[in-house]
Amino acid sequence: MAKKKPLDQTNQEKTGVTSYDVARRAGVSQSAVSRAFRKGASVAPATRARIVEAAQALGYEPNAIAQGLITKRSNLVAIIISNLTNLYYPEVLAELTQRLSQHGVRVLLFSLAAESDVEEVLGQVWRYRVDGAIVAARLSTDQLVAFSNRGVPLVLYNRVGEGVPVASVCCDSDLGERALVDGLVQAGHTCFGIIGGPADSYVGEERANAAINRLAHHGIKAEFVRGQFDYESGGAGLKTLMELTDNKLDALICVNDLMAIGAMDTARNIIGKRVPNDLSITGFDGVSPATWEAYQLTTVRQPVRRMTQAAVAMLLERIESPDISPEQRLFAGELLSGRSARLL
Amino acid sequence: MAKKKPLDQTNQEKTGVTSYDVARRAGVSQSAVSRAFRKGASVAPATRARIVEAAQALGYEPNAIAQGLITKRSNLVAIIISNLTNLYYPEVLAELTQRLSQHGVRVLLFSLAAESDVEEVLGQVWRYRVDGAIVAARLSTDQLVAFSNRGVPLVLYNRVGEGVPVASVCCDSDLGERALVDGLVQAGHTCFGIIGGPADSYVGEERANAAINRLAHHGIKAEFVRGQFDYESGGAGLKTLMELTDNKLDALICVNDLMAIGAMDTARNIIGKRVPNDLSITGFDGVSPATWEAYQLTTVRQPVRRMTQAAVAMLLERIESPDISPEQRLFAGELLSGRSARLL
DNA sequence: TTGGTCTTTGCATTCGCAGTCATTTCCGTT
DNA sequence: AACGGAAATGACTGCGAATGCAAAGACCAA
Repeated sequence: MAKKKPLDQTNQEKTGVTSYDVARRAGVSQSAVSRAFRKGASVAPATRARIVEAAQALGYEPNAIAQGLITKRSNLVAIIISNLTNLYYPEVLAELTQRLSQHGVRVLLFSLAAESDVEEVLGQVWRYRVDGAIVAARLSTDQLVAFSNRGVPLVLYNRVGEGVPVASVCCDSDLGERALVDGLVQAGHTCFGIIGGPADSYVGEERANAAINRLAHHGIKAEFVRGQFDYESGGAGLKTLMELTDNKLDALICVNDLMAIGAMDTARNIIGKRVPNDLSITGFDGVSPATWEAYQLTTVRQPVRRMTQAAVAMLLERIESPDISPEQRLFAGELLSGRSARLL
Repeated sequence: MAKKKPLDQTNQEKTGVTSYDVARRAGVSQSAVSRAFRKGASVAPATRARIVEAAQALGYEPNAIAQGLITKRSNLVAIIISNLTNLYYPEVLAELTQRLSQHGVRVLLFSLAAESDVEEVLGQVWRYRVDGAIVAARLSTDQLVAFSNRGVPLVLYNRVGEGVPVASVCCDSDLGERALVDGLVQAGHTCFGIIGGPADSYVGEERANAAINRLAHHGIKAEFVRGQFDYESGGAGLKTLMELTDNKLDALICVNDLMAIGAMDTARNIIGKRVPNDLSITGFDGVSPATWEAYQLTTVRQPVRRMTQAAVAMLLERIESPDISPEQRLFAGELLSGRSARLL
């Protein structure tokens, strides 16, 4: 086992410095090196110092791959996000990544082109033996079950397990849409339109349904069209709704901010409606452009910091103790009363 | 070596199905299983079929960690990005991630709070024995050298190696700013202001210098203030510049779109200037809000798809053949003539 | 049937480190 | 000086898959 490195030339400057190299240089055994790098291990201070010095000189960093193999802890967490270009997720991703880093956990990122590409990605997730996963994409029941079978802790972000109990962190759609709808209704709006998301989007459906239900509670039926969550969909949706309502639309509920912004621009610059005088528009998410002077969108802001914080905490808990039972944490969003809608 | 799994209960449904388990079920050796999963390996078709079937039944996925240990290829690439909230990077990140996925490479994401947190992150990069890295953050010469010493292929995104030759992909700042400056000058603007980035930002400095130099070429000296690349900095910068120029400023060059947008909003809604009649404003990047109706920003759009494509290609090349010499690829941006500036 | 070539297959070893166990060292006590 | 217990250290094994090598089959020609 000592003749494995016949040619120990300038090994220090190249890749592949192992604990054996450090051990030899420090005049100790490989075990000692290993211990020197583990927190509460039994090493004499002097020895540790010698080892650390040797390690530094050689540029040694413990091989996380090998560590992972033996300890069965990769310190990797998979983050699966459907559309990163969504303007809302980058913030979430950055928060999650930084929080996880603080706990010594690295992020393996999977970005899906379509929310339905999950399956192929999962194979990779299993292969890398991640310690856990945070998912903001739609998972089928089978996929959910797969996580549990493989013993990979999972936290869903802004969606709940459909048919299976799973740990999740969400912003309350019902509460949010209720606040918006109630405000709009009380302010006297009568002709409502809703721009939803694509049919395969979880949040899209949930928010749209929340709005529809709350309107029904007031005895109001709204026109409904679907968008793709993007800027263009907002304008297009608005135009369609205007036709459907004989131009009478006076309250537009968009299930995300981006579409609301698109609708505002179209209303003002293309259709020639005044916002909010002729038409009230609301969004959902609270992305940064919503607060820009030009928009001042009335929307529901998701408490991103608290949500990511909760997601990370829940995940880490479950990595430590895999048997913690599922829990849903539902956060109320904050109503941002901007100038895009007349609310009461 | 066979008695290592004394209790083989419902092993199929739990984590930790190994190639030995599959081998036993398929009645072959572990080597055979290994080969069945490698592309051009020597296995009889019938054998492979049996193995694949067994693997499927057990839910076996090769352990990428173990593979990485022995093959010395983790199939991991580190992506280091300074501020993900920058509105421009999410698009880049999504593109990079998806392109890399297509090549069977996984992304280890490192998101920096400040561009100076690189050092701690690098330790982790070394530990995970990534096959390569794409970096959009400022690296010191020592850090650059560290990559090369450790034999980790590196591609810089929108910055070049300072003092050391490194592979990089950039959008040409000189060309871009030149187009903007020339257009503004020829349209008769006389009083110029520039809002740059934080002093520790590479692109910020580069674009600002490009603009300053080009203006100097026309014999014009501009006022200069720094911003933080965010929306607020745009408005604040504009106000400062207005004071500095006795309210005479008629051309504002922002080194990114977000600040330009902030400046536009402030100009119109706070200061009461008409854009572009009283004041021309330009940005840089070509983020999506720049094209929104409300802004129609005059800016330089980075060819993100081509740039990410190039970055990935260069990195993969260097992973295959580590000795390829450094190359800089400089892409010209596309001038978007919006309605935020009078150009000629 | 025999020999030769090519393809399949299994054995044994290895990657780098963690952790178990046995051994040694070091101290404080009596 | 001798002993007991704690602390420090080293030898060794195994995590799960890849691979060189040799053995075994398969197949064809003579």
